Amino acid sequence: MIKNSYYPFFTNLANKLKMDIILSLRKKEKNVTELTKDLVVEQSKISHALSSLKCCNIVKVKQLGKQRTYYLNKDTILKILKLIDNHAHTYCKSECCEKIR
Amino acid sequence: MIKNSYYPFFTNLANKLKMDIILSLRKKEKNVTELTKDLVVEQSKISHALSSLKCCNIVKVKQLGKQRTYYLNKDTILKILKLIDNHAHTYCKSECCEKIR
DNA sequence: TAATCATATGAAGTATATTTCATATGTATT
DNA sequence: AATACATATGAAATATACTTCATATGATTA
Repeated sequence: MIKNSYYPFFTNLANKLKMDIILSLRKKEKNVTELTKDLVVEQSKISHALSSLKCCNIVKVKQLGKQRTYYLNKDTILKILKLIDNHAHTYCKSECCEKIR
Repeated sequence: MIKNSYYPFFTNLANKLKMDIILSLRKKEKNVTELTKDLVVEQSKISHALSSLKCCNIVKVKQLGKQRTYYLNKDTILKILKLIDNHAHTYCKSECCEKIR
């Protein structure tokens, strides 16, 4: 069902920066400036990343004056991360996963 | 906490062929030849894809003579796919997700 | 044990996604 | 209304992942 909806969703998660953003927003919602400082990453990178995360409704925004505060759509993501944590804990002992192709 | 284990895992899922393999194995375990016929894809592509899926323990293998039968490690994957299905059903109405970057 | 079948693998070529940089847009402040 | 601040966006450059093709390996059969 909706097979192709998997692809863009996972493409979003298969990215170090986007995952860092997700993990950062998991603690607390943040605006773009705060994210750039928190992750020490250039602003446009953050904006580009947020843009695709927002596409898939992984994050949402609210505008407050000139700032835009991004926050996690926790519904889906937190459950997925927990599943992966369990998986990794059980199955990913080796360094094999480092060199995916 | 194992942050980087997310990355290779999702990289595996962010791929049409690998997802097709997963969905095919969801129905029934198969050897490489069966997968190539089922998905109409060249053998080495299937083997490469299986290799990285196996890395992350998304699939497992058992050898039977000269055949190798691959099967899903259903533990994690099926739950994740179900979460994504729910997510997609609720949040992915638009064609926005098609043009990720 | 030579031949065949099933699968794996390396490396170059190609496709796709990310980064970078310059600039645009939109909101607030003076 | 001009300036400054916050964020977004386009496009070229770069990095990364995938595909292809030729060949290797390992198991079975004649």
